[in-house]
Amino acid sequence: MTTIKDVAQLANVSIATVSHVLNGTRFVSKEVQLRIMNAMETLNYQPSAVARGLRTKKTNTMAIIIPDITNPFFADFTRGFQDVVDQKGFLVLVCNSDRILTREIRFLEMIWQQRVDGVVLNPAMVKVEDLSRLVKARISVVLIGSQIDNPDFNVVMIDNVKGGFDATQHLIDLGHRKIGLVCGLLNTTSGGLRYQGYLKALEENGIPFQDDLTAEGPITYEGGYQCTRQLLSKNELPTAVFATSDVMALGAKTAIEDVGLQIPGDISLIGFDDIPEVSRTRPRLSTIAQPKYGMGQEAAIILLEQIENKQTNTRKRVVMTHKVIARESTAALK
Amino acid sequence: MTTIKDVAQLANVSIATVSHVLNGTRFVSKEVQLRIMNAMETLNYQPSAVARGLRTKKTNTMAIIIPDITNPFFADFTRGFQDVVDQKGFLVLVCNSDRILTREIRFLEMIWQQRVDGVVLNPAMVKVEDLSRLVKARISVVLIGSQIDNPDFNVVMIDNVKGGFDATQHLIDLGHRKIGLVCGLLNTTSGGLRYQGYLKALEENGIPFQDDLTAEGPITYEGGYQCTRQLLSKNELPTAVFATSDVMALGAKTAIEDVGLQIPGDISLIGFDDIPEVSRTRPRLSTIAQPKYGMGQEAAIILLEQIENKQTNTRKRVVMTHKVIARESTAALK
DNA sequence: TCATTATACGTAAACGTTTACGTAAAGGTT
DNA sequence: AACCTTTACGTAAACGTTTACGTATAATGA
Repeated sequence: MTTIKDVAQLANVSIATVSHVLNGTRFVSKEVQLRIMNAMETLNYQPSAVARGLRTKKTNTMAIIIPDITNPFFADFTRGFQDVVDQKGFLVLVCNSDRILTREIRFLEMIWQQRVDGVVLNPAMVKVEDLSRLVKARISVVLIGSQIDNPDFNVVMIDNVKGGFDATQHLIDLGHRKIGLVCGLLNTTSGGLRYQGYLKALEENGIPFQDDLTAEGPITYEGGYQCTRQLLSKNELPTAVFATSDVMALGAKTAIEDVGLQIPGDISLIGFDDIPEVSRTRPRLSTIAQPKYGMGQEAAIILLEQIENKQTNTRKRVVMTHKVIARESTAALK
Repeated sequence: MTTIKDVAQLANVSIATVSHVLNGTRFVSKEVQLRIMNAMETLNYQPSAVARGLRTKKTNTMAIIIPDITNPFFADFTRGFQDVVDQKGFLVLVCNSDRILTREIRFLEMIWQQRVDGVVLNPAMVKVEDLSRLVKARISVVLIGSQIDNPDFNVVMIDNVKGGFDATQHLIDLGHRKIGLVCGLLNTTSGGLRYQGYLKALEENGIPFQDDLTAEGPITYEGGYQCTRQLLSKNELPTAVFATSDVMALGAKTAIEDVGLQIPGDISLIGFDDIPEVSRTRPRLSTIAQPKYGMGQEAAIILLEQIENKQTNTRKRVVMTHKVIARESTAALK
């Protein structure tokens, strides 16, 4: 691989001069500039970002650690993030944790070693202690959609409790009182917060909580399907179901239809996230919309600002607004 | 940030010794090992991958350049790729080109500068010349789903012509003869190859080609919708539609339904890719299944092997098998 | 004409690792 | 006792940049 030294030699100048035309960091005569450009061309030269990174302590690289890029929510989020950091010339490492603690920690260490300039993390299992080592190392971190609402970290999130509340209230407004809940694992995900909102809505409306109306499972299509089948196997059926994520809601939809029930005729269904797919199903699913792409953008903006100002001490907390989107899958109780 | 020097100093040894315990590359007495481990612990030390990369000329990093991570096909592919390189300790940079030439080239240069160990690329606009510079720089490249079937590059792909042929033949077998085509831009995508398959099937079955039965557009939901509306605005309607990608097929589905026609009653519809969503729609869409995840794995395997053996000279070409999946959206012509 | 200042570029150290060599001390061999 | 091996670690160069200084030449002013 050809280096700056080769270029300097061929152009008959010092490597300093080459470096300076490379970065436009001091005046170089047109003549010499041309010689250098030509040399770079004929030698097929590309500067080494790793050598540069060693010297400048900037890698122009970000990392994003999410459960699964295959989940449309995180794909959208990631895209939003990338689109804005890309404009500033950053590349991004994406890591799939599958919500497994050892993986989260392993990736955290690997990207630390990579000396990335910033990290966005959707923390599932990882605890604050594991993260504080990172910020001590002066790496900027922003947490997303997190239940770790800690003032020591930048956070971009929505009000998940309010979101769960709104979804439930929407069903209640339609007359439902027997409302099933299909939920991600309570302790690890934002599902737990949405569950709190669910409880709050029930309470405020004087509806007693029924344990057998809730089911907990992995946040996947399959998970949603299994949880819903479980709900529907009880002797007392819900008239509406709130799934705390759209991928689970899609599973719920199939489960409901598989047992021969109609949506929304027999059972209303509302999800969470507003991934593209749920607006294309028949019936189209009601849901709580999160500004996925926008949240990615916000995370990027926070990191870029911290990096440019080298201020790793201040903390930002942006909570974005969700929206209940009533489509065809929720209807008034007959 | 603490360095190997700090650790060496605190442990009262040379940096060489620290390096050796770090990498397990020569014997160090238990006693000294312990001192060093403790020092690393108390100093919160993590080795710098960038310094290491400069010295060893290996970054333990791969890059993948795809049109859009938001497209489920590429998300799945990426996941397959990441899952296998992850086992070997590689991180991966993902870049969204949006099939824009300048972006493809820009990313190619950026990752080159990053000295990634390997690249997988879904080339949309980029030409062979742009790539040969990369391989000259001894970076391993594998192309995926490419119409650049060039012996100078590693390729993992399916037989897109055959795929297009099979999809069309499936419709013909059902009695259709007026078959519409909804296609990505012909010159830039694998859609072009599938289009060839379409033509071949028509020809072999003695069906004349009709120009006004084909429409070309961006490979998105919207693109599929617009193309299909265009087809349906002609005075002679097709009895079946082949969309060369599932995301376009989803748009086609909505378009057909929007003009009040039934699938498959009035029009049969078949897509390409078998993304998860099309098996959940009503009716479920017929499609040509690609082993997305598996293709990602294959790409990774090729790169890893080339990297381990430092042989950037040999080329591999693996063509994976597709499968026609007949679901509810295709039916016999009445 | 000589000192001063501008102009345009060069020298060399530093960034944090790895690794080819080198070496001091201890143990073995004759 | 002298020499050779082995053991366990240290020295220093190199990787490819950036950047604080240094410097030769030309231009300017008196």
